[in-house]
Amino acid sequence: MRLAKNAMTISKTIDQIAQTASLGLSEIFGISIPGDKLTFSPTRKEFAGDYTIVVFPFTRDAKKSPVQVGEELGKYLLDNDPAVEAYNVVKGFLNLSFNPEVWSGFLSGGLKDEKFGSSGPTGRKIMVEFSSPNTNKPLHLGHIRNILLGWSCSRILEYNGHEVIKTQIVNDRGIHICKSMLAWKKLANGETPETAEMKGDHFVGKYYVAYNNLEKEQKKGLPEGEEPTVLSEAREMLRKWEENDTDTRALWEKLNKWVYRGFNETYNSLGVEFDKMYYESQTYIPGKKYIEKGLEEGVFYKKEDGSVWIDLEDVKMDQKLVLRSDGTSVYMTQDIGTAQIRYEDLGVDQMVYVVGDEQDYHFKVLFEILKRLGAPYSDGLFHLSYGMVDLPTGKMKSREGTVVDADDLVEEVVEEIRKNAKERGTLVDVKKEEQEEIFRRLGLGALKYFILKVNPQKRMVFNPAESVDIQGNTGPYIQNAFVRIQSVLRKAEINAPMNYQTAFSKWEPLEKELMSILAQFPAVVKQSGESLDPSALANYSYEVARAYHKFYHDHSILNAETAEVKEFRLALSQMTGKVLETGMGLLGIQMPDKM
RNA sequence: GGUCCCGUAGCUCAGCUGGAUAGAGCAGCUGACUUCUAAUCAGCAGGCCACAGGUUCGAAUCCUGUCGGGAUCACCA
Repeated sequence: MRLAKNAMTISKTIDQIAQTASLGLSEIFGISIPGDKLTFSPTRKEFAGDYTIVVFPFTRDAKKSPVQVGEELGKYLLDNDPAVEAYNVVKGFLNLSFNPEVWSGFLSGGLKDEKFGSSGPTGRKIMVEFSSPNTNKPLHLGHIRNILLGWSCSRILEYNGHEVIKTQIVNDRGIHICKSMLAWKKLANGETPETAEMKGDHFVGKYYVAYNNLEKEQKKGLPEGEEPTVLSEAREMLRKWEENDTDTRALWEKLNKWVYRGFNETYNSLGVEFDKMYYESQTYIPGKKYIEKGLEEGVFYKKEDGSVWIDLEDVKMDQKLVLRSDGTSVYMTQDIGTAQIRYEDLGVDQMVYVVGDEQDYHFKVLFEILKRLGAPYSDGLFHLSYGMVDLPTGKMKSREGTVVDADDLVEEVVEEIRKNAKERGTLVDVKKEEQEEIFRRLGLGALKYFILKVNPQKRMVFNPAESVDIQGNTGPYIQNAFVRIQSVLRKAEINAPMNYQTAFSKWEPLEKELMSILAQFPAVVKQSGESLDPSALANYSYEVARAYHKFYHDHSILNAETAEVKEFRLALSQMTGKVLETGMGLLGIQMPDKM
């Protein structure tokens, strides 16, 4: 059910006032400024008003002082726009107070709107690629940031009305997996993940480590620059693989299958899934086809040794190799091919690649190449680049064993929460199963929020101790606001969306502040979709929770002064719960009803 | 060396399409539970927004330069 006719969202109210203001500016001062060029910002707490227009920009053309301009425009709005109830001018700031009906309308309309803050279908189809691991070792903390960003962006784009296809490109071929295969063949004696009682990806990772130990061992006795025999064997295996050798292929499939089973467990525990998988083993060859095509069109050129290049120096990039002299693919070849295949498969308008910022240059080049190849989707290519995750002790280094394993991490955060709840003695009257689900939601909530609240672009420090904090700016703090709301609603025996109609308007400052923050939700959803930035939504959710906790602390809901106030507070609480659950849901974080 | 990203409280981060006195959390100190869940709230303390110029009514935010940190510039992925 959509909004009732008379109910408007706050952003529509603002648009309307902007139109009126634009008219006023032209009538009073004869200046023409389109409504969407006016800046409206929520009025700062220390001043009276709901939204503020900055009038400095018009003072020159209006040939009047900022205060005069503010006064005259304010008067005009008061007279001509029913949404404006009062105004005041401080220096060059025109603070507008909305008609209380605007706010009541927001509350009743928002409660009725099943998908508050969402946008209708845009008809755009967007692919989001994330995770994209190698198949030789388990996922780690770095992948978690990637996965959470990809998942969250997908949800946000969907909520903004786009059709989203979540995908990844699995690096399932190459020397790395051959190394695991070789070590398994030499050392395993037929051991499997089942007999070893290990997750498949960890199991294969174990043999990758074993291979590296073997290689290190052999290197010791060798002169500088000479290749250890295991490395030659691994290369030989890769050659056989490329020749489609039956045994090699069978072994490869067996190990990869184990790995995928392991990955899927990790994805499940994180609560993510994909719509479509791509594998490099299937896309690395077709890539060459597009190189041929580009060569014919003169986008690429061939050197004497047969290697194929592109010259991007005119756009301040380098000469880039796109096909080796022996005719085999490089990374770039594959990515060109994969993009084309995906376009043909999915018909997407836009492709978002969630990949670490060490590949910024690679994607700059890739996008330029696709543009020159005339790809119809080339305007919709976006590299969602994110910074590395460091530990308080510095970088994660596999050689030093400081890499944080994804599965261990998830288990640890849940365990921390479990321990904490035991100490507190909460949830004692809740069934074991339900308890576990709550711990899982809280643990993952803490972890996910900790990572997603940081702007993707920035490198971040992952402090394991802080990631399971439950106080302050954390996931559980936000979840706690939701839990409090559910508890109140349960006691009030409200278990369906309220039909809030009362034209009550004597709001306490904290109530007004909360409402004002809630009203910003649609704009925040839109903005974080446009900038592909879940951190904006994360920080906003915290603002909502904080405002609610304050309100909850100072004002009694069930024992409110009058029935009217009580109903308003219940409606306000329900609306808050809705925004919190939706917003956190877009981050991939689930809310518990109790904690 | 070229190019790109980052630099805000002791620590971790917001704020960056220019707007009012730069905000949170953690850590430290102080106070509030016969409760609608204290996993909460209130208070104290903590800042030359790396530095220097510029643009303008106005700069943490935009531009230039310097310094510091990181990434990248493979016939690796």
